[in-house]
Amino acid sequence: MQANAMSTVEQDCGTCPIRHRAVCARCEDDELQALGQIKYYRKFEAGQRVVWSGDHMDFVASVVSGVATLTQTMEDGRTQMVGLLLPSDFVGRPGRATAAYDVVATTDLVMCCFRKAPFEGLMTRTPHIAQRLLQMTLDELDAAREWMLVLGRKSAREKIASLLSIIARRDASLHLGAIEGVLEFDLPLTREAMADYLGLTLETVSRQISALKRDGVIELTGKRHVRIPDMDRLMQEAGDDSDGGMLV
Amino acid sequence: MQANAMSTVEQDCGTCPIRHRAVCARCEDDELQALGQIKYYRKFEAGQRVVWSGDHMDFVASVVSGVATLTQTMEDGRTQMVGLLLPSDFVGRPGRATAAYDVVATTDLVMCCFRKAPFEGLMTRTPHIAQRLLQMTLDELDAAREWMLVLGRKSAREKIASLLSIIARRDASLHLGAIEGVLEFDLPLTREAMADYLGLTLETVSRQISALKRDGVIELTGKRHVRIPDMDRLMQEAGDDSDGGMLV
DNA sequence: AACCTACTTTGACGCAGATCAAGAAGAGGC
DNA sequence: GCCTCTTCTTGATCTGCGTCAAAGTAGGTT
Repeated sequence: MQANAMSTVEQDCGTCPIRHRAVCARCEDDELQALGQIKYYRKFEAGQRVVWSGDHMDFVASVVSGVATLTQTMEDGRTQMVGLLLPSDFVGRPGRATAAYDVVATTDLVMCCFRKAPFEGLMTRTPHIAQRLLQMTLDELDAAREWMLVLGRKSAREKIASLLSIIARRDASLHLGAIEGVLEFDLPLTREAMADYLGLTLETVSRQISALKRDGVIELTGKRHVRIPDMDRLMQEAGDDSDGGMLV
Repeated sequence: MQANAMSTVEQDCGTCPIRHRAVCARCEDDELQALGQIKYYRKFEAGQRVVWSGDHMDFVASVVSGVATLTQTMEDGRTQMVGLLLPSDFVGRPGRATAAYDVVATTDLVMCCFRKAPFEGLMTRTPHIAQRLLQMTLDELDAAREWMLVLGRKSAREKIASLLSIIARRDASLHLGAIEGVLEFDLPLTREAMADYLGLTLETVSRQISALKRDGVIELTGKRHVRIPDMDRLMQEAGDDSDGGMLV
């Protein structure tokens, strides 16, 4: 059940799509080579579990492609997603033996894994890795705190709008196309996964998406493809007004 | 209004109460001396604002004593606390010019500040500082994620119990007294601040505290002094069962 | 084409927590 | 002592979202 559909792929750092954004972003050639000796790729199918909370972790990893979720579960089954792992995001924690969260692939997923012990050794010797990891961790902390505001103070409609605007923005930064006007993307999450991210039920998620559609804030094609005719409008719905135009 | 009651105090690292837990914890004597040249102390009174979100930050700092809060505010006034800063916690972010959050002292507060530019320089030259900061940031990220579960999925009663058990635990780790049985402490927060932390209204906070008192989970002396007769019971109310005894 | 399974939408209803409102309890200050 | 200001408690009522239930839709399999 765990990793039966796992397979191995080969890839070179030179052509790696996350070369300049991942934990290795600042590495020189020789540092990259050292990393190369302890790295291996793993591939997961959509829906597969990558890590079980509490499991012993003997690796850390970067997401190369695909989307994974980081979730926490209470004994009675309530779950809360605490992170969305996108390409270049880092998984695992140096200096800790067991996983604190479940990691699940929500799309097909490729990860670039490093054996933990040698990675930790490399980290103390290679400031470029530790520096980059610190920067990424600080960014994640900011993201987590922004999400605390969403969870604690926003209405269901604002929560949905917040999630959509986050996905839209990161999608725009990848495709870097047409940032002026219309945005378009596929939702990488089911309604249930969105509910787990937003601290809602899947029924409420569905209702609010229908409402945003009815009000013309978003357009849906099928159940997963979303078009944002007016990004400012969406941001307004999210409560992140960012006051439209800055000047003029 | 901002820093008019600020004053300066002197202190030596050798007798510093947070010497072994703050960002300088791993520093050698010479590194400590380098830090000493860019450090200065600042003192704030309860209720004073330390930093305004959006302000230019020319320092980073450690909390030496007292409690401060990190809060985020929406344009319409809704606020969410995103962090509780206790002694040894770090404030500010290397590599960023402006503050992302409001910082407010909730008790009298002493901070050990470092001028930002030289601190950043020191960080690249002194792995011990960067390593410790990474570790502390990872811990904070874990705490933020645990809080996301509280905000997203717990009931009002569970939220209050969660907050009380966190405060009780950190208080026990300071006074390191009588961890076996009864715990006792003063709440460093008003009902309103608790509400901001928990994503509730102050009325709900008050009601739930009354309910926990009525049910014998906590005992109150005055409005702020709390006694926990049975920590396991409190943890159960928080939903963090942690199944009582591990063994035996 | 018929059927299955996973995912999604929609409706009816109830409740936890928000909102509105009024006091009560301290803590200073004079 | 009395007054004021802040903080806290408690009550009455309202409402957004959860819960329970049922039906619709798309993809995959036989």
